[in-house]
Amino acid sequence: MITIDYKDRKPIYEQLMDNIKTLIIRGALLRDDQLPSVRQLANELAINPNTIQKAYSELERQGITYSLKGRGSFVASNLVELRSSQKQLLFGELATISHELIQLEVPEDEVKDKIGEFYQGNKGGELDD
Amino acid sequence: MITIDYKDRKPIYEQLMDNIKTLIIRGALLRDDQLPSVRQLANELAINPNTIQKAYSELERQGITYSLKGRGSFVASNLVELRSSQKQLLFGELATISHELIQLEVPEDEVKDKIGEFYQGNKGGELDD
Amino acid sequence: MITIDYKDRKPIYEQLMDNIKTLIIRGALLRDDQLPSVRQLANELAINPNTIQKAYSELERQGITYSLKGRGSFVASNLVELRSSQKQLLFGELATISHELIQLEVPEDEVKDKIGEFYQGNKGGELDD
Amino acid sequence: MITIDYKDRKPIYEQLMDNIKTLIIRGALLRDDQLPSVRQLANELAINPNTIQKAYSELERQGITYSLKGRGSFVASNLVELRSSQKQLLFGELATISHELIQLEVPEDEVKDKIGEFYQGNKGGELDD
DNA sequence: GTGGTCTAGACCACG
DNA sequence: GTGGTCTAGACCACT
Repeated sequence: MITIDYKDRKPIYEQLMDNIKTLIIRGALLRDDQLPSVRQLANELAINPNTIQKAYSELERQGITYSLKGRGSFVASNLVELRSSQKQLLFGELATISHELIQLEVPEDEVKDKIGEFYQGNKGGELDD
Repeated sequence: MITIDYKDRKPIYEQLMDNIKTLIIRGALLRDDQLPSVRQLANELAINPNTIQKAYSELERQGITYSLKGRGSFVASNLVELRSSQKQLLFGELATISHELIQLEVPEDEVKDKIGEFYQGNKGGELDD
Repeated sequence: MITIDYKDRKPIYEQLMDNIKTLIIRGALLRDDQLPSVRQLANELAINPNTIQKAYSELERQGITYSLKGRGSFVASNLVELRSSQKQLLFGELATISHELIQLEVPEDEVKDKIGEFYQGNKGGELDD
Repeated sequence: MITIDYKDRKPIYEQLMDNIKTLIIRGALLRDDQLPSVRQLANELAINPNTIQKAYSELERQGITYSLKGRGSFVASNLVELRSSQKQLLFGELATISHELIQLEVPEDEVKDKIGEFYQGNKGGELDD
């Protein structure tokens, strides 16, 4: 369910955060669901507990989770909020890429066609993992 | 002509490389044109010469420029090659973003519409800088 | 009558102690009155009995209550003692805050005015809960 | 200039943050001034670099400082912003304490007199440390 | 058992 | 030199 790519230049703790956000967005983790404990997850992923802790702290800081001392970490966000904020972020990146594509004089239709391809390739199946 | 954002998390030497690539793509730097000297650029941008050097080395490693000992660095690529490699890279990023947008269940048409907006917003003027 | 804020960084057992102290100070709990049993309170507040126990033990250690084996916990303090110790504690915190306000160069009169506001806002009604 | 109380229940990294905020507020650290490096401060205070790092990261997250990779951490805030946010925070604590003092039936004038005492005791001299 | 904090020591990319 | 990340292992308060 949670996968880490050690070769990725993105830090492990960020990958962890992304993984958990995705689980929440997909509905695999619902509001007030408990996250795996720091130690347990550290065990499963063979990662240092401090790294998990850093990811959890940051998630809490972002208001996506909350923690109760001695009890664990729990999901705070509902899907709607998280989705809209993620969507906004992705559109921002899309703007940057579009800007560069324009400078490369790549025609608008070619980009849209690519989008179409990606959508066909990935459509469905995502919830079955 | 070359702008650096020190607060950007992207390393300065990468920003430099991107800037130079863009200049080549736009036709501001043609094949066999000489790049500004390390010292001169370091002076203008108030950047450590090592950083300029690193960018130049990397550009050379990528085959985009070549250097002549004691003479300087020069543009090697023709536009066609550079454009296609940049385009490929951007399409790769586009694939990643599309994948995430699909998981967010953002409709294909909404994404395409956004692309359209960005194209309208940036069209023209970009080549005059 | 007793309210717990699970998200507060202050430990639950301390919140419990504060709650009980307040009840005693307000006269809702008199000398030799019996405190609710650990089990009952744990039930009502949906809190781990160990946590209640810890609060009660600490209250006893502070001489505010006493316990009779097999019978329960009872109020020991009279109002006068408790009030003066609480008052001293609050004045201590006030000293700390004043010190920081002085460093911020907040004028003495502005602070006093704020105190006045708080007193007007909370005056009356508080004893009826 | 920076003092840590190891017996304080407040974490070291928070004490560090408070110290630095105070330095900024007092004008000892101005906008774009460089903070001591993580390693240097760790050395001076005999504290683990990771702890310093945590404090610096949090300060940066709060927008009080910014960091340039490979160069150091620098002050971002100007006095005005920081002061007003700190002031607001202190008044919040003051409200809590006032509320409790009211319940203890401590007369408003006694509190104001205390404030007066604290102000007389601490006035001046703070900038000479 | 839980999360929160801290130390010690290491490696990396960047300038 | 700098900050950023990670590991390993420890202690604490709280439930």
